[in-house]
Amino acid sequence: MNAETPATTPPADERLDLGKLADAVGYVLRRAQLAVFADFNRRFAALDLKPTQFTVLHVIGANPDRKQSEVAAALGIQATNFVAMLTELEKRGLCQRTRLDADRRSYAVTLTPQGEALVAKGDRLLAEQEKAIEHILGSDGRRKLVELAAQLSQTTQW
Amino acid sequence: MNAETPATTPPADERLDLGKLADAVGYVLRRAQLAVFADFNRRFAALDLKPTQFTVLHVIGANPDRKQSEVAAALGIQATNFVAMLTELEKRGLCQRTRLDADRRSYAVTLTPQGEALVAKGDRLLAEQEKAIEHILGSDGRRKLVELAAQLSQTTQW
DNA sequence: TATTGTTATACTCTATAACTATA
DNA sequence: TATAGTTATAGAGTATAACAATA
Repeated sequence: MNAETPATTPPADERLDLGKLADAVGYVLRRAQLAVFADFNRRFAALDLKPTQFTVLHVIGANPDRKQSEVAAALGIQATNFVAMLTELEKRGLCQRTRLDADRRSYAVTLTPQGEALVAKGDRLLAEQEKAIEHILGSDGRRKLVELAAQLSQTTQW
Repeated sequence: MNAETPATTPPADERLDLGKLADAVGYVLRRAQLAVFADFNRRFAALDLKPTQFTVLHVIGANPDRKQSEVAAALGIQATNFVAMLTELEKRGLCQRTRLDADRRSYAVTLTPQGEALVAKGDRLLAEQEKAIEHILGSDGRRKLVELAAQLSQTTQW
């Protein structure tokens, strides 16, 4: 009798109204980021790399022999929390710390050959994710999203 | 002699290269979300509301007398983690649980008058943040960002 | 004295298992 | 048997304080 309420749908189960949140940048950004990270984790599960771990290795690869503190700062990771993180990646044979002669308090960080290989694989998986996102948003949409998000994240003056 | 290296900048301190991360949706989305949340926390500090707490109250206000589990599900919050959260907001006199006669396992959740007042204040602060974002991205840019992020977050098929 | 890397630690967020009362 | 809400708990992620080695 009522075609709009199929038997599979319990009564009084209409979607909730998100109100102004539906148009709030912070809210939609958070939900989108969670969705993208969930997809990332599925894709990178075989490499056993979480988003942050991949970004660390990727940046070390793109900036060999930079100081530990510089890598951490570039990614917005606190120096204190970066220690255990780097140590684990080093234990897995993916990167290496080397004392600097110029300043013997500091370490230069580089990728090992295994690290290079894993980053190369990760880069391919990342490219596949970007392709998947292009499929959803269109090529222009994806580019525009990156542009707008980067613009926001680089803003220091609100 | 070298105008490109001012005295305030230590030598060998060039910005690190983010490589492909600079064009990766997941990475820029995460950085943008953190920036927006940091700004949110500054704006909402006087109300003592964190982003999630505000979204909960806002959705309850927009959907009075819905079940606790429905509110949690709408926001992607696990039922088990939602308990303490709601209890705290209830202790602060901002919302209220009421047993449902129809199903006495469930609670209907509503805002108290204080809760309504606080959400009203929060809504104004939120509008101010959106204005600030418009100032950064432009009106079209902000709208486009919301559209693209929402589209991504609503995608279930990757 | 200041800085790099470190340890210890606490606090928040999120996830899982198991319970209770109702259905 | 299944579901709504709950408790207990464990694991991440993130933050601060204090230290050793070096500058």
